[in-house]
Amino acid sequence: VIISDINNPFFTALVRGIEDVAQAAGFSVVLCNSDEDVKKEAAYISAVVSERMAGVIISPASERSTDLDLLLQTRTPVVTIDRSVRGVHVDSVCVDNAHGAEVATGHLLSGGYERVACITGPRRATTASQRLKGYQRAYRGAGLAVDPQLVRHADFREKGGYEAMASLLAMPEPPGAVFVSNNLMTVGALECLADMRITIPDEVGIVGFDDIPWAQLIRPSLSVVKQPTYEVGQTAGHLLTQRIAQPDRPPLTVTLSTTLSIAASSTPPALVAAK
Amino acid sequence: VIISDINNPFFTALVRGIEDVAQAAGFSVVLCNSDEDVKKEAAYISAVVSERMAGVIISPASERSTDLDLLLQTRTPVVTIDRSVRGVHVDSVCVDNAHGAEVATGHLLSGGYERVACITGPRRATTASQRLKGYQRAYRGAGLAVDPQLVRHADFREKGGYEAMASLLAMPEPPGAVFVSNNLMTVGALECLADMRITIPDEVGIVGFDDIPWAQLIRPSLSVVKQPTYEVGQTAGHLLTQRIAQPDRPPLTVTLSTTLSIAASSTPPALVAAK
DNA sequence: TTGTAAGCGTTATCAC
DNA sequence: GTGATAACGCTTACAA
Repeated sequence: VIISDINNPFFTALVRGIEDVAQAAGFSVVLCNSDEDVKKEAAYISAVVSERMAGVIISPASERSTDLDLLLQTRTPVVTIDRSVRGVHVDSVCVDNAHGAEVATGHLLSGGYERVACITGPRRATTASQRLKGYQRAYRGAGLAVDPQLVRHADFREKGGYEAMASLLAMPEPPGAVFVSNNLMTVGALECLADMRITIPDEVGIVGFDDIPWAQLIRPSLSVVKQPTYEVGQTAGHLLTQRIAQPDRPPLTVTLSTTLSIAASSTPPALVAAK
Repeated sequence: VIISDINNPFFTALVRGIEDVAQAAGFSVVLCNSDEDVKKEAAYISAVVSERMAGVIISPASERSTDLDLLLQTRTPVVTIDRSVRGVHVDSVCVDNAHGAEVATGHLLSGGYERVACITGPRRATTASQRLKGYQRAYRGAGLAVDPQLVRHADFREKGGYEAMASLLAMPEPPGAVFVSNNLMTVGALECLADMRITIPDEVGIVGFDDIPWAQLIRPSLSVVKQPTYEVGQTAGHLLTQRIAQPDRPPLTVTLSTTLSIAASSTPPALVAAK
């Protein structure tokens, strides 16, 4: 398994799903961390080939620069997870990123928030662009125009979320709410808001994408787009074991559903009372 | 690298330290998750040997049942990390577990808390017994007798911490404070206290061992024994690359220092005022 | 027509 | 300073 960030609990939870399926099928699971770096990723891909691994599940660091050719040439079974790679047709497990982002953004817009911003990931990651697309779709659905100044591309890490939030707050007209497209950046954004003494959800509303471990301990409670993380891992494990058994079966793309979990961070008492 | 719990951010942070050193030395790092299970661990150890890995860094699932003989026989370089194995003399990196636990417990006792309990890990893990030893030492240092009923052995996981806390609270004379010997169990204990509507630090004080990611977002802020996690990983990486270069150098044991970080969860306003 | 997917070329960045 | 390559935007092709 080649994942793009070992410090992200989303990816380690995925691994648990993969492990449980793979070990039941008699395989051992080894994990490599590409750290969102295509060079490290390429080194691990060639290691997978030279070590003659039975198959690989990968969350590609880049939709364009991740090179799976070596795996395809050696007929090494591959499943992409969480993200996909342009132009290659292999087994793939994703979630409905655009839809989840659209629902989350629509929830903020219909809750009365104005100037809803978006902090998304690097352009090279399909999840970042799909979630941005959903954000834009929600604006259009509400009959509003997207202000490109309200969109930030950060690096899917805590620090990136913090800095993007700080840059949004420094605007002449800061946003009234923000949709953050991954869990670590949501943590960073929350830390920035806390440092700036901005109250959630009154002054700024926030919805994240993907759950945060021990979110129950965070106050105010956090609204998030929940992913079926463990099931995504299980599904990838099943697809890979099937592919190993039947190398010539046509590739499948499985898309699992997200759900919006509404909590305190996106339901402003002031705005509710004003209605 | 064979770690005992991939869902514990402590171990994934360790891995980052290992990776940075190993990759600078030209090695690739692959990770296996033993899941605190000696059978899975044994399978990964034999995989390390049959794949002819250059060396292995392992956090042993058990001080007695973890079997490193296969590695020693094949002269595979080994470094144990976080924990050690009885009777085997290999390179090892640990922290001053007993001392950290003693300082944490002493802090609770001297803060005026009575009946300070301890939630520690499974007996098979050296970290669990060393931290329990430090807890007991703090009691003796304060001239008090340890009540064995206040000690719980759980499984180093969130759920185990929750259940241990619940069982402590169900006692006729529940504890006034608790020292929890790992981060995930601390999260579980905090969740239990929140569910029971018990206020921290007034009704119950709490100190954890090892940091929790995004602890800043948790209210009240959490007192913890901080470990130099990344440095532990780096040190293990250095020991392993040195061992690979000089296979006959005598084994080293490196012990790094912990520090107590005092926050709101262990400083009761009521007790302070009463002084 | 609109949205999605692929191909190409320019810019920017990093390593040597 | 120079070469390699990743990032990104634009354009085109195809499909709903």
